Amino acid sequence: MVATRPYADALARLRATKLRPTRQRLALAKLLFSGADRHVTAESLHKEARANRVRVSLATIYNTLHQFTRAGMLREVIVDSTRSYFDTNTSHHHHFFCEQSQLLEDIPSGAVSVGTLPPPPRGTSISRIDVVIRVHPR
Amino acid sequence: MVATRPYADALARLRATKLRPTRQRLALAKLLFSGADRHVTAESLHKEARANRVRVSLATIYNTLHQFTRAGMLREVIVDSTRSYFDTNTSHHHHFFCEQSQLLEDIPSGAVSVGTLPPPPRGTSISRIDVVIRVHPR
DNA sequence: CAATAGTTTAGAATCGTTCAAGAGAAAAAA
DNA sequence: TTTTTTCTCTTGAACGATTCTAAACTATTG
Ligand SMILES: [Mn+2]
Ligand SMILES: [Mn+2]
Ligand SMILES: [Zn+2]
Ligand SMILES: [Zn+2]
Repeated sequence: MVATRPYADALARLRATKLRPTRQRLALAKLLFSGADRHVTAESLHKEARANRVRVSLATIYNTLHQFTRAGMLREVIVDSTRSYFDTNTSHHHHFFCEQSQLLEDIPSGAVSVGTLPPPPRGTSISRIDVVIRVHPR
Repeated sequence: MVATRPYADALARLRATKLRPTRQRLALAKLLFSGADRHVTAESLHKEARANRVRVSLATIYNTLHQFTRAGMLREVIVDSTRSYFDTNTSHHHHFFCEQSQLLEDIPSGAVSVGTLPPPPRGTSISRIDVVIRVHPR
């Protein structure tokens, strides 16, 4: 049985922000948060919306992805210098990234331990540590 | 005293590849490898070339960065989903990346230890592990 | 309901990067 | 050296992902 809770949570958070629960946002939230955690690009989500007869412009897809990210419902993952990926799993974790399939796979935070860190550059503090393990078909 | 060896090494490697030592490639190699290790973007290198009265088209900058990368003289660093960075330090190491200044800073490989790794996705093997520590001005 | 503020949309614009084709330069052959 | 071949460089167009614009639309408020 697939989690339906995350979607309810997402709706609650939608309400908690100043974002109006519009037809488009609700439909996209449903697609994004009704099942297991996932990684999407603007284009992949747009395709999926169309496949589910949800009519949304690409501009709205971008707007929504950024708004959900600001609201803490999504997190951006940087693994490709030409495309942005968004992750429904906002907890601290890392990724496998297959350069060939362009697919991301989660690595639970506990499965990677980053040891002794050098101090960050003068005047800065750490906002986040990303570990990306690039893989290729054997 | 700034290292002049890396430049000589780069020239040697240029020769070792099938890349002809053209005026443009020599000039760019000199800019890239005459001093300490550094991180450049196509645009930043283009600006630097112009500032040094090296006339090179942007297309050649891109071609050269990719050719040097294929030749193992540079390595691409992925920290930004809109721009490509190239690193003259091709040894295994990690990075601090300041989202504000868009500047990279090296972290010696030894300064970070990545612990227990989960097995890569079925049918794939690890090609590289990247640790990016994002920082922001305090 | 009317007024207001926020949202969506199509299409144009932008930006980094790549492509295409012809002119130019280096290497190999003669 | 000259000729021929191969590779390289350049300009400008093309591209793909993303953002912007301004007008139409919708949710919220009073
Ligand atoms: Mn973005
Ligand atoms: Mn590239
Ligand atoms: Zn993830
Ligand atoms: Zn580096």
